[in-house]
Amino acid sequence: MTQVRTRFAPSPTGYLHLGGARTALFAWAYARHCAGTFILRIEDTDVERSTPEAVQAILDAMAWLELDYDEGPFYQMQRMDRYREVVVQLLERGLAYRCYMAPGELDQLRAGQIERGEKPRYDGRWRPERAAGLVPPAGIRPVIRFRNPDVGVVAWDDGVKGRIEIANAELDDLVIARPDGTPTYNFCVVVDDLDMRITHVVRGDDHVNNTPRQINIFRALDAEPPNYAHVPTVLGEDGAKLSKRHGAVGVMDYEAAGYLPEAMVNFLARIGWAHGDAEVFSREQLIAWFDLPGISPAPSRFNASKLNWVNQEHMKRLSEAELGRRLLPYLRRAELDPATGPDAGAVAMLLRDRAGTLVEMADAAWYFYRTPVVPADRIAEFLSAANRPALLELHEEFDTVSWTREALLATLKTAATRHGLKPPQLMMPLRLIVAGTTSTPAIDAVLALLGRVAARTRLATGLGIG
RNA sequence: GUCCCCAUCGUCUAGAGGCCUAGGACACUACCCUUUCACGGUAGGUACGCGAGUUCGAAUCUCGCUGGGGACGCCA
Repeated sequence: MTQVRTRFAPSPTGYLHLGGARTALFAWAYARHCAGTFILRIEDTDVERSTPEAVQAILDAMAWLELDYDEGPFYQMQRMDRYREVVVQLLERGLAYRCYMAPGELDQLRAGQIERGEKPRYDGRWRPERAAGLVPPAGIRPVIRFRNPDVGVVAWDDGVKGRIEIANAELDDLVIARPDGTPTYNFCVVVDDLDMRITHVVRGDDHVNNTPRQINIFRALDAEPPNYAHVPTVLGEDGAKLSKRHGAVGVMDYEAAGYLPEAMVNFLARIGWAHGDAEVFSREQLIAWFDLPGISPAPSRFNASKLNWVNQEHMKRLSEAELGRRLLPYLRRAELDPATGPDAGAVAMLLRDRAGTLVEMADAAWYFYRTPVVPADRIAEFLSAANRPALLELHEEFDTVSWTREALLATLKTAATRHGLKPPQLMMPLRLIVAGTTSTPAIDAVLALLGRVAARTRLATGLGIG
């Protein structure tokens, strides 16, 4: 059995979006599952639109998701000599030819075809066997076209979609080199996949229509094409093609929004792929289970609430120390200084049941790191002649009580009973005064974590006895 | 328009002829738990697009229809 070699070949024209990330993930997971090689190749031949920033954005996103590659990144712009060499080979063997048709002429041809209900395509007028009488017009630098076979069908067994057949009659002679000599996509891909000995091309299914052309070029080069697996599109929540209109579509937007990379990987893998009923799984489990036949051939939608749930499940599976470590940068981004309050791990453990993301968690943690300022009238809503004395007593007792969650709860309950109150009648005002909000974890746990000094100070301020 | 692909709950999916009066998960609803908010637990509703075949038997196979998506660049 030959070594599996897969690649991810993005073009650096923007950030890495969710669909691209999932394609990368599948190619990566397949290579890892097969103990093969995963290669990163940057397809930057579109000089107009490619930017170094976009390259960096792709690298960053892959690093965040921990999609590590074994070879590369290779840059197509650095392989120009090699492409030219292959173009010359094809030219010499009569498998490619110069076409002097002007762009405007081509547009006209296409317009006419569309009008007649035909598929717009080049008519092959500069093919060697037909161009005998044609004189290359002056001032036009030719493009080079691949001479596509004109009979028969191109067929392959797609790893995701099964057998696909396309008639050569549907294909035209594609441009493989521009007038300035720079090669085009479909040609570079073939030369690269060949040189890099790619065994499995896992890519988006928008490339299905390119596949027969590429297979024909492989054959022209006397090479066996690789296996192809075309993964379906990721759609937005509304079923429409994913676009900026859908909000966060860049992978790193999700880092900023406080999602765990392992949750993102888990979630992305579950869009269009399943392993029985497995919903929450680790990177290692994904590698162990991943296989091409598990990929659904149909396009599927992004689901934000499911992502939140998956993320929370992964947060629950992290140890206290690790979850705290992950929370740290988000506390800082929320302009909270971790040094001014309790250990981030302890805070995270307390808050993780009510936070879907690390950003939400950091937001919910603010009262541990900052002193809330609660308007007096807001406090007054929870204060009464019955519970105010109890709270004053509590302020005294907090000075001496053993500062543990258990002891604090006992103290609260005793105080409530002593004043003929139900525990919540005491806990709610306390919660508001100490945390500045009425939504917190169990108040005894909050107090225990907050510490004696801060708790007493806040209580005194809230009761106006500061 | 032409070609290619696809089609199970609202969504992601399990399902490879009988195990399916279709399973899981998210979301939703109700109840329980409860120290607010959550978590958790229990229960519930909701799906095989339509029509013909093949077969003793079809969500599963075939064909047609309908509906979706993609591609038709000197972009990738």
